[in-house]
Amino acid sequence: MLQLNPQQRNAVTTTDRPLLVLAGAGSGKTRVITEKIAHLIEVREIPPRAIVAITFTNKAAREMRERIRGRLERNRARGLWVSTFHTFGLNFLRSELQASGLRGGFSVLDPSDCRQLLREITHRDGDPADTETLLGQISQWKNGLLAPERARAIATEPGEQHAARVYQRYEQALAAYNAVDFDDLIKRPVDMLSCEPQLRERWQNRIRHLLVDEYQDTNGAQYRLVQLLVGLNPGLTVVGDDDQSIYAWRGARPENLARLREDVPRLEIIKLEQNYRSTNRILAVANRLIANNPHLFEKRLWSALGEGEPIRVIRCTDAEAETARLVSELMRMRFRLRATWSDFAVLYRSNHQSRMFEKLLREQGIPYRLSGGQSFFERPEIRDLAAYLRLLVNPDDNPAFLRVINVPRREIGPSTLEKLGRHAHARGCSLLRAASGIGLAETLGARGQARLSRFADWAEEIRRQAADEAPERVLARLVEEIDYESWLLDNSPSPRAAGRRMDAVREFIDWVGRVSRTATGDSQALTLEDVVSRISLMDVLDRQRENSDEDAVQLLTLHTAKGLEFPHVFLVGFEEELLPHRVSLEEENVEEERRLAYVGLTRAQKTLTITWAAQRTRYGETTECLPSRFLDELPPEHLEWPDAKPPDPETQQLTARAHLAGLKAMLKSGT
DNA sequence: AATTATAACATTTTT
DNA sequence: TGTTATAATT
Repeated sequence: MLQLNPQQRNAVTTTDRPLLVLAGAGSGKTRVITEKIAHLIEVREIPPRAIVAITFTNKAAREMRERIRGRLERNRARGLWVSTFHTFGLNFLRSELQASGLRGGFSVLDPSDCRQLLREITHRDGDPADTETLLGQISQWKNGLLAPERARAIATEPGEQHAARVYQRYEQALAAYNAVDFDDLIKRPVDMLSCEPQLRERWQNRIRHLLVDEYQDTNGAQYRLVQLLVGLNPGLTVVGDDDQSIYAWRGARPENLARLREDVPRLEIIKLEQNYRSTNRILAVANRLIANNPHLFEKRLWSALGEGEPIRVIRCTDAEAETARLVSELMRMRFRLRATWSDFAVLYRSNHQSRMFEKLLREQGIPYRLSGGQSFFERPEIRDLAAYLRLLVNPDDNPAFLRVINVPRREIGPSTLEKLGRHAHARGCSLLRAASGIGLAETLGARGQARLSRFADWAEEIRRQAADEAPERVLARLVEEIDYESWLLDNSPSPRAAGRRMDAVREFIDWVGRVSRTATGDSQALTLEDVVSRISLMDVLDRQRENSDEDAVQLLTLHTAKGLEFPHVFLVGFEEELLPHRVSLEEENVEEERRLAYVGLTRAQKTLTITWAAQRTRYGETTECLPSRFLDELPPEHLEWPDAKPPDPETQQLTARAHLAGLKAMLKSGT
């Protein structure tokens, strides 16, 4: 509390009215939230179970939990809710099961399950509509809290009409499977709270303080959820920064910050403008860039950390030269500044840009860590086993059934499954239940019937045993019984690959054990049901941290870099059509790209290096590239061209031409 | 049923 | 240029 600046302290101690904290990059917003929670518990003596803190990522939630735990005396935080929006929604649904209309053990389908489901729905139609577009459209409707019937009523174009019909069938399928998707974890609680005053009252009484981080990333449904949970309660704290809104394309609505001003009476607004992260030169550059965007709120970051080094801008002839230059700079700077590898981060716009860097870093023996890529829970072997667990908890989960029915081979072919599907549909039950039922023999033939019922009986047996066993044991035995190791050996390109996949399986078993033993909050050991729901939400727990100790250069996309900071940052590929990305240019979304650049610049603590390539091979074709228009928006007095390449007239002319071309494209597509 | 040929495609991605 | 999904073939 002593080390807080006046604005921060003000934010912490304002507890009698709703509060909006506009927290610039690096202004210590996480500290404000954790200090405020500590203040609420210690000084105001609010019981922890009446405080809910919401973040967007599991990682952020984990960090916050740890910081609070370190800040408070032992057990003072017991009962405190710190979770993501989605985990909160999940817990809400599970504790209000009756009102939710779901049955116990309901499944949470991840996006790839949903995609699969949509494919099935549309394929039978013969309508070759783009699954990805449908997925996006449905998600948009859900985030706008529109039920399928309403969507159908509103839809005008034939394409929309079709999408709305698909939406309706998709919802029917989810209901039949006793399943929800990610968006439902927000939408359903909102629907419930809006419709049932008693329920609403109960929750509003229960939650006395709600704190929301990264508020600019909330979508319509999340905004509504916050409102319904808070009601007229003064205990609301939201923290955000409209300049760091980079998820608008996913439905985030940064204007939710401004909207609060109109919707919440007596709202107090506090700005955090002192930056504790970067040098003033870095901030000057970032401030100037973002000044080109319209603003919901004006703010100006400053820092007490001194002037710092000029920002270096390096022109490279092509992508290879850029890679080589980066690696040589890394080695030079590490030596000269006595830095460690982990002091460096390489930031880029899109994932594929990491390739070349990876290759060269590997060759040079420089350790690196790559963000993104395939996550643990997306690996096929983990998804297989997770599907088994889901089916144990929820026998109506047809997607899970279909995933595991022939893993390992059970000789149940597509035609048998087709018949089973029809039978299940006629009886109005799930595939697994239909498989165990009688009366299939006529339509199916005796062999198919026997195989199906053997599987169903086996599943039922495992399910019975799972009731009084630790989740870890259940999974371990399952892996044994289906002889998953042999299956992996048969279905992997090499024994080595099979070994790696089996390692992942063992790690998964360990993970299940760790998760179920970790008593979160005031609960005891977790049940299989708890564990299964955590898998879908990719609640990775302490997996991540093990890696972060190692000394490695970080390769990150600009999106994943948000919220992080590094002493030395390289921002690569600073080019037209790459940083203001081509698609964004076509969609006239330059502002979000500028915010993306802003996020990149403000990750740097001490030094910042921007590189761009004059030539790049794209999809096998070599094209000329121009420096990003954002480069022209940076104050030249803080920039340095180490290769004695100040903005030569030729380049500037080219840039100007590019802008003209962009303008023309905008005019063409817009009006 | 499994393997191979072909064509289409190609941002960002917290949950 | 690489990947990925579908089609075509064995």
